[in-house]
Amino acid sequence: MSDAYYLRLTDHLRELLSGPEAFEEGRLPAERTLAERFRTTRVTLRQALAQLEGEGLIHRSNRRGWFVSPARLDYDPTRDAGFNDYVRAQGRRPRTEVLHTDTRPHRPAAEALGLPVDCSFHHIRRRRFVDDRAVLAESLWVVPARAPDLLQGDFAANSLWGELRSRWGLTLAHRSLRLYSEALAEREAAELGVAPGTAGLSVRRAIFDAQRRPVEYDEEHWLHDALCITVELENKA
Amino acid sequence: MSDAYYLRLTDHLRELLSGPEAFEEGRLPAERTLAERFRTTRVTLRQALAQLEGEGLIHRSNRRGWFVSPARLDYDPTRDAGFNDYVRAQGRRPRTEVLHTDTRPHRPAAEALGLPVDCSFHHIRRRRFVDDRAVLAESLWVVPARAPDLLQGDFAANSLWGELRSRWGLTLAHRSLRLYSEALAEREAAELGVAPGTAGLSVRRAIFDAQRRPVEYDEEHWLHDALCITVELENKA
DNA sequence: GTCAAAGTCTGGTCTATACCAGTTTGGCTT
DNA sequence: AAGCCAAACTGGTATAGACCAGACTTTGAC
Repeated sequence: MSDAYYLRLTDHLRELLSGPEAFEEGRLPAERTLAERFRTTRVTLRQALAQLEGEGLIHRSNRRGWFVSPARLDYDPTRDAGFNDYVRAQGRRPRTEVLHTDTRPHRPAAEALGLPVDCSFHHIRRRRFVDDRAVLAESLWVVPARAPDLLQGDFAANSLWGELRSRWGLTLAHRSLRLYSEALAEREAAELGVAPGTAGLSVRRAIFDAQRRPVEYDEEHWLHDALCITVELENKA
Repeated sequence: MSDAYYLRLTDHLRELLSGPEAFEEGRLPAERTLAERFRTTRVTLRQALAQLEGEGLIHRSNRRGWFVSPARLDYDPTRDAGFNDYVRAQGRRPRTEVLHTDTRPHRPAAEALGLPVDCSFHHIRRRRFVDDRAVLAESLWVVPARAPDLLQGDFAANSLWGELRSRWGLTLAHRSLRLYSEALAEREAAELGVAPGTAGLSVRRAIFDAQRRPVEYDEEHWLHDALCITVELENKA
């Protein structure tokens, strides 16, 4: 326990959250109610809430309220398991919405895959849910030569990587990952129903096949408290 | 550009930061000065600063001021390269301080390595700097049977993994990583000279040798804006 | 019964001000 | 010249209040 009032408030709320009752329905009372109950101002109370948000214990839905965060999803970005599979494997309910598809050049994808900046990609933009909470906004750019009529498929139900393997016989051999914390931009924030600037985690992947030909580039934007990256490795130098 | 004033302020400051002049010496003017210059209050100004902090563009040193953040350090936690090596390879200046060593049981280490909870480890606590900014607080727990007189070495200058290999002939074969965003606890915050609750990234590693015997468990706490995780992978299922 | 409008709830943004607590500085003492 | 101490400076915490904007609920007209 610390000296600053908002830190003691944070500790207090943390206890309530971990207690048996927690808050009904996983929803916290309104800020004004909590501020009054703890005899402080909304400003100070919000400092405590922001603290807990940073710890990943609670989150907010834009102008709707504060909610208790569920356990983080374990996610291994080095594996090809489909989102639906590993979410279900953890006893959670996955859902995917395709927001947009087109075929256009995209500079970051081209650069990451070592292609000329003006070459086109099949682009899929989608939003993914765990237990009805939107936790991930992502874009995929696939090299058309590798998967010509990709955009006719059903990207929501099927694993994209499963499709690439079964329909075009692609083996995903080499991949390059970049991963860092970010503040969600307006677009991603809107898609995930959170305030712009909310803390997020960005995962970018460039994938090549067994002949080292570029296959795909993708960019994921996760809510920071929604996941725990796990990786299992054998025998690497 | 957005509607809220603090967001326009954020955009404005972001431009200044990316501009040719930036701020002299990488230090921002005092909050009171900036608030006056932009004709607003410290509260609103701090909202804008917090936004930029979340983006990793600026950071603060506890009660000293705001500073322009340097480029993120590329870091591959799946490789055994020593901190000193890869920091220097990126043209930066590494430094390490050993804060504490002892030999004690540690439950999380025992659990991660699959050992009885009461078994002891050689424990090293240290703090690491990039260009004189403390960016990482870490603890290592090494199984004594693997490296009996470990604590006599010089952990600051040498790579721990190099030591394990050269002095005890260990091959680090299997490793298990967990990685997630966190709010820095009081201890880590104090060691890194930031306010408690500052956004961080936690990396935990359990490492086993070729015979699958447990070797080491470690826990790293990074400032969130100090690093970019990069991983290169070949041929994984 | 449907649906749209009005009202009420929520968090989001903002002003103005005050005092606290470490850090740094600079001048004074020795 | 070295060391110490006080003042000045920094961000950190807190109060009290106001209004805005989107989400939700209720009501009432059709």
